[in-house]
Amino acid sequence: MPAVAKTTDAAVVAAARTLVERVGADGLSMQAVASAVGVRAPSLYKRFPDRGALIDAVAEAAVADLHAALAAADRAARTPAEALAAMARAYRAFARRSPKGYGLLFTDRGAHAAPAVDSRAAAVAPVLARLSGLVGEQHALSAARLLTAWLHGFVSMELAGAFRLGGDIDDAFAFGLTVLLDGITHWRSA
Amino acid sequence: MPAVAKTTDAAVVAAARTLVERVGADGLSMQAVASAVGVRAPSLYKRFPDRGALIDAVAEAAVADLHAALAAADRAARTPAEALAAMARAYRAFARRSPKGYGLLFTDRGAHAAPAVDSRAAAVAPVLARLSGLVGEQHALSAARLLTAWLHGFVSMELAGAFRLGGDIDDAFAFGLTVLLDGITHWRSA
DNA sequence: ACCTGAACACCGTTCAAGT
DNA sequence: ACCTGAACACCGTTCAAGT
Repeated sequence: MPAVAKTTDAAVVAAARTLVERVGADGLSMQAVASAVGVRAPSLYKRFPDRGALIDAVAEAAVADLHAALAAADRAARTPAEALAAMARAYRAFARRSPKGYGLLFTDRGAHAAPAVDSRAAAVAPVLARLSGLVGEQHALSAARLLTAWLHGFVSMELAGAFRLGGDIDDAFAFGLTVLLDGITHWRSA
Repeated sequence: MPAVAKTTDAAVVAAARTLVERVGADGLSMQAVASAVGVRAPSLYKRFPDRGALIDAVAEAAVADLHAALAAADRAARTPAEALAAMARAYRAFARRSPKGYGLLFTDRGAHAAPAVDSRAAAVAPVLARLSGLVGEQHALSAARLLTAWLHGFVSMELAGAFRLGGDIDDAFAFGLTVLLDGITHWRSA
């Protein structure tokens, strides 16, 4: 009757995150996760219905970290423009720190993508809020889509090694950020 | 000695592309590809060293199609600004037409990503060329990175279902394109 | 030259049995 | 309650043998 628990949900997710960063989500095996927490693979199915659900949990943990990083950058800034620039840099820093975990956020994983959708919106909520203060509620959504699309595109291309034609990538990031924030701020009517 | 070939490399890649669009690259099985071309799985290894190489070939075919779509849009336009807008729309249209194939282009697939890198640069070369005419060679690379990052980010977020807060997505695309092209065109010094 | 069945290794998942 | 070994299904890959 006792059957003491050898691990916890949180420990399993933490081990899975570490492994995902090392071998990628595709390469994640239930055996490897199990042995990392001192258990056999079948035991994991008492905690997660299947491998996809475990990867979902990894994605949720990653998006929560991203949210925390953005919120911290937001709090440390004074003006809306400073806050947006700081959040953009924090966003890129997060993606570079957790490239595989970041890659999970915007990958369509079929049925298993559903849970991350709301968290994703919550994670970038501070960006939307600052843009509302800058360009008004009406334009904030379009502006947020412009800024987050560029951010996501930039960092995922950077992570995929798609910037091959030379030039400094930090400069390209700063250039893009300046043009975008200027464009968003000064954009007038249709 | 005869052993007549039952299929061709091109037919295998075409079957693999169709299957990838249906089940995703992760779900692509060698058996399914083989049976689609009327052959048994082991025969595929005479044509491609392994499953990853076959997926590479799918990615190469997709990037070639993207290049063709961009080049066609470029040819049909008169001014640089028109050409850039037309290429942006063609880019998005391609991604919507071949979402899984598009997804292969900027996914880091480890050792197997290498071959697609040069093709990827070639595919967006028309964009770089038009930007050179618009803002000069010095700024063309930064401008291209800004534009392609936004394009990639926008379409991959759209495909991942990341635009959930309402509003028209076509409008958001048009808005982003306008702000970016204006920003790039009118951007002055540092 | 290209094709095949058989075999192997590996992995996700289930389940009956342990404590 | 949670853990386990054993078993099953499925798939990538190899290989010896066919034509």
